[in-house]
Amino acid sequence: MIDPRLIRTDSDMLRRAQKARGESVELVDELVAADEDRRRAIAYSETLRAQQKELGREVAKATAETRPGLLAQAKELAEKVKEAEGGTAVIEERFNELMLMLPNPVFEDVPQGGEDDFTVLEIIGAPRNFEAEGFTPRDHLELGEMLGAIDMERGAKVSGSRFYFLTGYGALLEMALTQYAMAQALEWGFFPMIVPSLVRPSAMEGTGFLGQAAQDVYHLPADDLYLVGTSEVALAAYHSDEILDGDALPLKYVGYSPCFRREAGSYGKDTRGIFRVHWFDKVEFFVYCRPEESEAEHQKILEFEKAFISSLGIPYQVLEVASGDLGLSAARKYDCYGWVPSQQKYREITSTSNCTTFQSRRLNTRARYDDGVGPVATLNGTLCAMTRMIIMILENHQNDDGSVNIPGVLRPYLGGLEVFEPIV
RNA sequence: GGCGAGAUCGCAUAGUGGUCUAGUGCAGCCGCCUUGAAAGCGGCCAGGUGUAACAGCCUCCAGGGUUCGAAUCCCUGUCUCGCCGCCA
Repeated sequence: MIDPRLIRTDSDMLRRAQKARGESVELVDELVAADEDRRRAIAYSETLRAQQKELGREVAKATAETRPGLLAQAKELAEKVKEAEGGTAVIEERFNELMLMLPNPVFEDVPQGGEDDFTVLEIIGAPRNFEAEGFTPRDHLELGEMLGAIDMERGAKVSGSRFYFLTGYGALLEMALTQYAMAQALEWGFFPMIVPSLVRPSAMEGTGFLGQAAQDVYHLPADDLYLVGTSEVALAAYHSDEILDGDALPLKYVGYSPCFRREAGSYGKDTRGIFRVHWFDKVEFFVYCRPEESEAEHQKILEFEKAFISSLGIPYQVLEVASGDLGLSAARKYDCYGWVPSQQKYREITSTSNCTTFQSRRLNTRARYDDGVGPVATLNGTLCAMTRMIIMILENHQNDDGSVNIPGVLRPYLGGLEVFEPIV
């Protein structure tokens, strides 16, 4: 949710932001009208309520003679109050519904356009020239099968399409990545958390995942719980309904959890291997900070992501995502796309969003500053999405015989092992 | 899963239909006093909405209900605690 005051004070900015996303401008017009209705209704209800309170005091003090008359009056007024408040409730609900639909206004300097209109900010590392090395690179699934690291067939047998088992080296690699990622984050000053992956509707709503992304979310109707698609949900809701200490900001968390995605509407897309799956594990950054510091914090998260990817020897690009491709909650988003030799393409491995005060308003998280209680900004960013990183490592560090060299930084977490050797 | 008890402005508590505009203690903040500190004394000390600033209004876990009027009575939900059952 954005600051409701903006509806009155800066509706033009909101209209521009809606246009930038390619979303309806009418929503803003509706909101402006709904806000006026709401304010009028509230003022009327308040007046009546004040009258009722006053009359109540008189009833309490009344004598036996004056009491019946006052009671009759009070009864009549109570009717009116009830009616007015009923009306106000309906109007307010309408306003809130509209507010929840309104996305976070995009920063004005975000590149305009849709999915393909991103800006490439940087290209880091160079893809290997396999041709010069004299062999055609295998894709991650073929390598994974040779190494006995990935078992898709049994994943499908047990859980269905887009499920997998990580076996042997695969399981070890994920655990090594997890430990390495956590160790790095700790060194960078983040506070480690293992978070629930089942959450209440309010957590899902507050982080903005029940809007346009709702069809991608698993829901357990018997318990009215949602399976999170990212630990961001739990980390954002962690401080819901709290007033944080402004001096303690920024709060920097790194969370670990499984992530679940229905991937509805992506049938036939990335069906091979573990690139797009219904479940994976992820280490995620989450930062609470002062709104005016959010842009600087966003840059820091991006730098940490880059350092992590670089340390694993993956060639990659840094993109700024265009306005039309931002999620409901993001005002700006940077993605890192790693090189996939078998596809001869860069594919997404990390993503970091500045949600400014969008999530914190919905989740009622604020901070106490020197000049009073005020809003906080939230930011999130991928440190290591396991399946994606496993793909990057297998494909980029493969050898002609199907073996895979283990990046130096991971070796301490694999008992010093330097190469995964094929088992078949 | 069963039974019972509870949820009040940082913490601890009072409050069982109108005087609650929610009291008190502790902690915290400001001032006086003091060489300094403690003690003592005086003041401040929840959030929201709203306003130029006041005022007003809302919030006693949440949502409904009863009533002219609810922190207080009733219903539902959530969470916490205790006991029993089950369990990694």
